[in-house]
Amino acid sequence: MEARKFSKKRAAILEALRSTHEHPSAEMLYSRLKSEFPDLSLGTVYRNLAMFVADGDVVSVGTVLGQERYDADTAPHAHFICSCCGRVLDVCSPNLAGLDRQIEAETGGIVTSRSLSFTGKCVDCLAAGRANGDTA
Amino acid sequence: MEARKFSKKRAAILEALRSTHEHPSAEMLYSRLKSEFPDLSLGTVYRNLAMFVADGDVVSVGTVLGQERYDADTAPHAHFICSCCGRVLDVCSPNLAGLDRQIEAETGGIVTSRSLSFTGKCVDCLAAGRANGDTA
DNA sequence: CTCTTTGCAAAGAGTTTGCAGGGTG
DNA sequence: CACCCTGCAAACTCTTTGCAAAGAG
Repeated sequence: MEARKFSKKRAAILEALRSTHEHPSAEMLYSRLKSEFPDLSLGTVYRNLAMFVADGDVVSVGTVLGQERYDADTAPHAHFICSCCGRVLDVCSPNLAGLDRQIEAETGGIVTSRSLSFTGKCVDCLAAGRANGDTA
Repeated sequence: MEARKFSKKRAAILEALRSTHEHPSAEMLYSRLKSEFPDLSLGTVYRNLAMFVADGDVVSVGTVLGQERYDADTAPHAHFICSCCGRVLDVCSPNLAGLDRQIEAETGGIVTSRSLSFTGKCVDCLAAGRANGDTA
């Protein structure tokens, strides 16, 4: 197992994750915290994110535009993902946990998490007339 | 735009995708087709998959254990993903397309696709007592 | 003959890991 | 003072891309 010790940087990473609704990637967290912790390393961000996920304190939203995105809000909710700019928004959704049993009966496995997401173009990308993939 | 010409390999890749329920990755398709087309290149598989997705003939199921997985079944359905072995199974789901309008109203964007997936341990990994990440 | 597709190999991008040094309890 | 955590940089994996040759219409 793993005995976990306190770490200032780990606390800061978790706090940064909890105080945003952006569903940041490792890189996003890194650049956000770099000013406060000039000696922060990207590897540390990755390592701590993995711990958070293992501990169930943070959840992965999936890979968006090549980068894995994380969410400290572990309450069930759905996401809207913009395929142009990669923005991830929370949206409300029907309760899906009720389907777990049905899926387990169907597959013979066990369900530990579920994820519902809608992909499309966000309001800003629509207004800017951006095509998929353009971020500029 | 893109004028598309016929290609034996492209047809074979699409056919391989259509005749399986494994939701293969590029690598999986490559190794499956390698015996029939010894000079097949992995780059070609990636290039054709991108075309299929652009043309709407194939859909991405998302990134599972680091590899993007594809599905030629574009009818709406949900997936069960085993976090141990990466297996992806089709499961039935409630109709979600009806939620598109609601999400669009909520976000101001437009929804072009939706995806529902359940993650857990499949029946084989349960029986083998595998932990998450073990594939052996 | 023109334009698309391909193999090959190199380049990219995101993520992981080994190690020596610093932090925590 | 034992063990965890971190910075740094190298290593890895998956995916993309450039180019010259082969294939399709």
